[in-house]
Amino acid sequence: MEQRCKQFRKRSAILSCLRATDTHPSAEMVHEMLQAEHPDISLATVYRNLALFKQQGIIQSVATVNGTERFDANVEPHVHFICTDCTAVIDLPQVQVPQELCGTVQNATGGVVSECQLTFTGQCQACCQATMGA
Amino acid sequence: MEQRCKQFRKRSAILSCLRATDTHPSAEMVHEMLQAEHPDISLATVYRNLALFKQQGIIQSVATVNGTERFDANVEPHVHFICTDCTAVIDLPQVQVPQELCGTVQNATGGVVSECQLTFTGQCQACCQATMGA
DNA sequence: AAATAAATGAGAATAATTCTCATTTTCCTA
DNA sequence: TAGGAAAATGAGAATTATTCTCATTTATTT
Repeated sequence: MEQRCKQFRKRSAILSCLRATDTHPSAEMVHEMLQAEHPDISLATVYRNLALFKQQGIIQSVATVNGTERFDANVEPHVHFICTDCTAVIDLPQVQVPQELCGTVQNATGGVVSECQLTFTGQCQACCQATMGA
Repeated sequence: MEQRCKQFRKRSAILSCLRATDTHPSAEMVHEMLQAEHPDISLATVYRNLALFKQQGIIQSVATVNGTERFDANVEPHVHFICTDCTAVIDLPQVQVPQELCGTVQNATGGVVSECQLTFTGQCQACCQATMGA
């Protein structure tokens, strides 16, 4: 079936791509993942749209790993684990975000809390084993 | 009293500087803070030594705010609040880091957890008021 | 269909960080 | 205590992630 628009919305392709993965990719990773289906999307467009989505609150930035920002289309509060070896960012549904502390923090600071992030850092299983072997 | 070394250890000056503040400065902020006492310390040396301290585990990087890494000489687990307006990074001694979850995470991932960070993001009191006024 | 607005590509520009290398300083040893 | 090796530093070049510019393309409105 023909597409209505010659240039099918690249914007939605970027969002779909991020929604289809749980790897918390960087802008460049998203760009790479899109190469197969949309080889004509420029890196600047990826950056632009990720910034837009973030501002709209439909995606979030979960961490900066080795100087590179990582994104997540899951904006529900959830916990992450970051492997310092392979830079993998992994969801931890087994652990709850202590959202109830947001109120405490607002009282303590007198400010407004918009987000609460709980992040564990270390070595993932694969990297642990790789290190062992070495 | 004369200093034993012509070039008093710049390394320790950098560490002292970071230990003397609770503002979680960036490398550039540390460099600026040192200008008065050590105007001859180069920015490269600040970066170099912060990286070294971090690797040694005597300081930690607490966040990347607007693309800039922020450091903390307090390596005891503690909670932070980041103001997205003024980029201030503030300690929250009122809230505990759920360290006990590290075990849960290790079990869940099969990896090794070396760190647990709990970070709240929002608008600090000062910036709230400033926004109101506007 | 014309006019206007929005989105994009390509590459230049920017900013934080790292690297290189010559020089200086410290440490070690004879 | 001098001399040499090792470590640390300064200055600025290089690198890397990200943002910006602007001409062009695509979408929307009338």
